[in-house]
Amino acid sequence: MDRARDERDVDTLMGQFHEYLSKKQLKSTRQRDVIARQFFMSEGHLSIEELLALSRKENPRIGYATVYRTLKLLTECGLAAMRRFGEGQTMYETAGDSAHHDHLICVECGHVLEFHSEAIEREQDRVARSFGFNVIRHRHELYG
Amino acid sequence: MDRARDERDVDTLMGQFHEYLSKKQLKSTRQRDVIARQFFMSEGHLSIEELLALSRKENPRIGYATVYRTLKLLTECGLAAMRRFGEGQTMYETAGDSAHHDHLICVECGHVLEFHSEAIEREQDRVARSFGFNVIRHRHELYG
DNA sequence: GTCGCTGCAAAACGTTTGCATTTAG
DNA sequence: CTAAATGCAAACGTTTTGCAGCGAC
Repeated sequence: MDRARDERDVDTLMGQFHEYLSKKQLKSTRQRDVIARQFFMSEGHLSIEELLALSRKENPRIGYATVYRTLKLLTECGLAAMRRFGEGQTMYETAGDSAHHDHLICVECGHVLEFHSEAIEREQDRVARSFGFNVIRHRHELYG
Repeated sequence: MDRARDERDVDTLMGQFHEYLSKKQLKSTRQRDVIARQFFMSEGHLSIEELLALSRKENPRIGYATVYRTLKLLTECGLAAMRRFGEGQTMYETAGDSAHHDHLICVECGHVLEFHSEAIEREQDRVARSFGFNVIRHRHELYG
């Protein structure tokens, strides 16, 4: 778990991010690139604090605000997804990941396992459609 | 949606709350009763702020802290469940409810619909067991 | 050169806590 | 009477914002 992501995937994601920025006439900056790249490189769940620490290894002058602002951009363009497990801070993960797994959370040790079930996925789409809903994102967490 | 709950149900829930309090050698107070009763009477999702407002209609001197502390008690004894949808404040709902429905959340207007699917429920139990997990609580939210 | 971005520090927000006072048991 | 609960205000941790200077386009 948390193995480094393939270099090619990171480049693809960076490309999507830049595409979004130019579409919205926003700027590509050194800081945004560092933060986004660090974010894409790490799999699993990342807190703002962790992402700031990683980013500061490459550029120590990066501040909290920029990480928050960049993560907000990534969320807007669908490349990041916010997760708030039980307590504590907000965690983020790449949205591509979240399409492919759900979470099993141990209420005793707080450990988070990932799982995936096609059957659940199909059923949830069916239900959503019956409400005239088009699912773009979901969260499914089991505590036990 | 959000129809008032049956008077009998509220009394049952109040009974369970009092049972928990005496088991833990905690005290039943006017404030706790007002807050718990208001909470049980309202179906759907309630924020701390909303619950405080409701409670203050009966006793204007009730403070934030007491609502937080009471809701924590209700959560501990399994009568309330915390929910953190996308943004904003934490919402609470009666735990009995949360066993029986999941949520469909509109990303545009923020409206929350409830749904229920036996098929998903069965499948999620099956998956959890395959990991040696015993599901005591879950959340399943579709955004679209 | 323009307008958006950064970094900082201050503000805002929801939540928790310390403490003197009140109240249930 | 005792220990727990209350209400207030202050403290807390996280997130957002205002603004002067900087940097991408």
